[in-house]
Amino acid sequence: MDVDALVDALRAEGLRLTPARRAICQVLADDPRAHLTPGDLHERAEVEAGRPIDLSTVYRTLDTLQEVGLVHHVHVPDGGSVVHLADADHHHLTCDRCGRTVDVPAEEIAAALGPLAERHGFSVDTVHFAVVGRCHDCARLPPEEPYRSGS
Amino acid sequence: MDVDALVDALRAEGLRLTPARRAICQVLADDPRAHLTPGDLHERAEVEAGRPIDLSTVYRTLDTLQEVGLVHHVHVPDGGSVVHLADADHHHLTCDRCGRTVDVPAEEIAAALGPLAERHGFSVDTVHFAVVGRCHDCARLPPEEPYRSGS
DNA sequence: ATTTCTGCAAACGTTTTGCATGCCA
DNA sequence: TGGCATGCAAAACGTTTGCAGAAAT
Repeated sequence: MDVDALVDALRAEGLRLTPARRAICQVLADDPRAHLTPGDLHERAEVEAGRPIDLSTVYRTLDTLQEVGLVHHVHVPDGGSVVHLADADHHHLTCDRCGRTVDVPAEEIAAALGPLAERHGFSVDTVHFAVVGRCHDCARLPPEEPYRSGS
Repeated sequence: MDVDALVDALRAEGLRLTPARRAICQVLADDPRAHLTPGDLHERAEVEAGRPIDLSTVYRTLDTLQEVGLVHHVHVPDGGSVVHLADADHHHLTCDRCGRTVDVPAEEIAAALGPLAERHGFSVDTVHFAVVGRCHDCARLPPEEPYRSGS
């Protein structure tokens, strides 16, 4: 997925191409496998654009890109979120300590959780919600304070 | 688990028994299977105490109860959290649409996710993080706006 | 020209903090 | 009495909103 594909998709939806949107698309295209927080994306987009972009514009643009289906967001442990291009069919396993995220093939996670959820009358949403745990590095660290966002 | 058990456990740790703590313990004991947000707990504790309790006191008391291991918290889809008594060994499956939460036996969820996580160098934390999905009732509702907390 | 986007600033909800006072043991 | 716990008020964090003006088509 390169910039043009993103930009063309935007235009195909009748949306306008503004400098802010172009910069955001550029950042996403430059690092297509990245999982960025809106804040990260904002920083990089400002560099890309060479001028300030309001954070609310980033959020609104992300809304738009998701409506069009080009981007997905995932809620991560600290209460925040990350976005990534929608092209790769993967889900996420995130360390709640260091934030490390590994991509897991969609089928793998569906196979593990689908039947369990079915049994309880649910269908799991592994697109928007990561499975949370501890990576091996963090697993051997000492226990931490309770109840804070990070646990 | 009744109030006395909670209160005794507090004292056994050398902690002080204050009206606020007593009310909070009472609320938890009154509804031992409840999954309450800190806000819910706060409201109920004020009723129980018959006087105002500061919300920050509720948070600090929850911190304390968790340090002692009497209470667990779980992060839920809307960015908030719920707390419940630590006695039942269960994890959670939560609907991100209506908030409905079903308890899942710990072994069942561990069996489903443990091997997957291992394969990727993780150990899952299903105590503090719910598996998120859609309950069957909500699953047939129309799609909703993207990127908002509730998706 | 018209409709969509943007920046700004303010507000949101949940949670955390500093500080001075108060109360339990 | 001594130290833990509380209330209060303010701040933190990520996110959302209303509004008026700017810009893309």
